[in-house]
Amino acid sequence: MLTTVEDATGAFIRKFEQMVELDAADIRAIRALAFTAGTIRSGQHLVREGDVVETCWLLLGGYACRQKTSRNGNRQIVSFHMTGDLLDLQHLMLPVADHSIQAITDLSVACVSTAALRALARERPAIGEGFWRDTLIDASIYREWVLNIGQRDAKSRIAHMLCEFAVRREAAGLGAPERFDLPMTQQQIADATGLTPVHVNRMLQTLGAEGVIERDGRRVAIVDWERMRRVADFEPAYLHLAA
Amino acid sequence: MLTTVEDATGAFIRKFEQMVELDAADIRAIRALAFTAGTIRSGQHLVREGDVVETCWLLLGGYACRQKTSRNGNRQIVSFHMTGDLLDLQHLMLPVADHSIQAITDLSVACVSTAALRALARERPAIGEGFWRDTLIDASIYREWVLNIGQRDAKSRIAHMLCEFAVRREAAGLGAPERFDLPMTQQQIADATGLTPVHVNRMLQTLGAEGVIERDGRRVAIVDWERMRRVADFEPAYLHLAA
DNA sequence: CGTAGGTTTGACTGATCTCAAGTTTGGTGG
DNA sequence: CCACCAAACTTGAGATCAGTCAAACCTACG
Repeated sequence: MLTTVEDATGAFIRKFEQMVELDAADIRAIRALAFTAGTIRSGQHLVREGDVVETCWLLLGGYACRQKTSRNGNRQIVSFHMTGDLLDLQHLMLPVADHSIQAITDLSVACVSTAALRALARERPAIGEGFWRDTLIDASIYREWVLNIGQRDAKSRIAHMLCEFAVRREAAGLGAPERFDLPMTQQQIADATGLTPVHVNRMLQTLGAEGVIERDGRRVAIVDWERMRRVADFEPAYLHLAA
Repeated sequence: MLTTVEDATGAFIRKFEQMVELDAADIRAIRALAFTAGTIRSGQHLVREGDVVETCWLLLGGYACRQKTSRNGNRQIVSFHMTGDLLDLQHLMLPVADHSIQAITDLSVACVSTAALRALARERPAIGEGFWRDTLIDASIYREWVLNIGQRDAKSRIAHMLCEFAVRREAAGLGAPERFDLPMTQQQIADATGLTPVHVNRMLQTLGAEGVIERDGRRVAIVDWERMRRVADFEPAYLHLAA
């Protein structure tokens, strides 16, 4: 896993070069950022609902999720995050967190003050636009999740979540989408799809029995991508991956 | 209903003054925008999924919704919009629409090119930050909807939607939150909450029978706001209304 | 090995959906 | 002003997908 400040700077630059045109001055400004590298244990919270957030986490390795809790204690995971994701850009403009961020595996992270990023966004408009664009893609993904949870049945919902995970994983440079290790438990899949873990388990078995996926522990192989896409009703346009 | 370009400019300035500090130059730049005023009939689409969007709609009167459609034709409404809302800010950075926008009542609107707003955001950083902040609040609302649809039962879901509508309506200066006319049909409430219209109808009756709301046609009165808030599990922090 | 967390299974329950038939409402043209 | 029509709302009965509860089985790790 990456753990140094140089790694953080490099990851940051790579991410935003895919999204907007950076000139030499932009890159110099990013290199000047004061990152602090560190690690976080699985299960720990990076942000808690209600916190006033003054630092921004860059994920260098591992998986995290955003979640909200209803009064009666039910947890809803609203997104998963992976290597390269900037977790707190919205807190540059909305300092009070309306959700928590939790590590679902051990994490390698870098940390930088929101004030520094806010200043960077003002001074280097290309970077500011990159930040905005990044949060707009998050919003597009939330819209798709609303559709997924609101309209699709349990099997499609889970299949859709797996497709999204596979495609984003690939886009983040973490390997081919046909075969991968799931970092999340079935309980977490349930919390992300609005189902119970028992039902997630049964639906995963169904997807296996139908020959769409193969499973071995947490390892998942999408055997028939075209059929998987149909079962999931998955159209990746909402991820806005093509710049 | 407001219908002139001056109205549009005024509405725009009022909205962003609540959100960020605008100086005289900012306000001059907004006044220089080339708005076109117009009206839209209920049911018409302002944007369709897949469109390349080059104009931005400002809602001066009436109600609209954002929606996405699953392969089998099910519609999910992902947000409602009302007077003062800027409907297409995300298209400044993501030109291809990943969702549709439809009028749910007759609308009075103003229209301005996304290129002009993009230039404005670059030249006047305070306005750019206002745009960003606005879209971040949208994203926060989507997160709450994911929680609402994923974790709450039918009665709470509908109650939550009504609370949000009431509070946003008040914040938009459209009147007190205790009594209002719903612009949407029960079918549209169903599409927004991931329920069937039949079940929405029954739950509205239940809320009425329990004495939490009173209904007369589309007119709704929240009789007991405290109890309503509890039933809905409604915590307005996610609306980020306090600047 | 022992233990805790994660996964799997079975039997039963229930919230929400489906289908189908009224009933009411609001707008329109005569 | 009334009659008509379409859309919206309401009601009932029966079906089903997903939830609940409880137990057993893995498996990774100390």
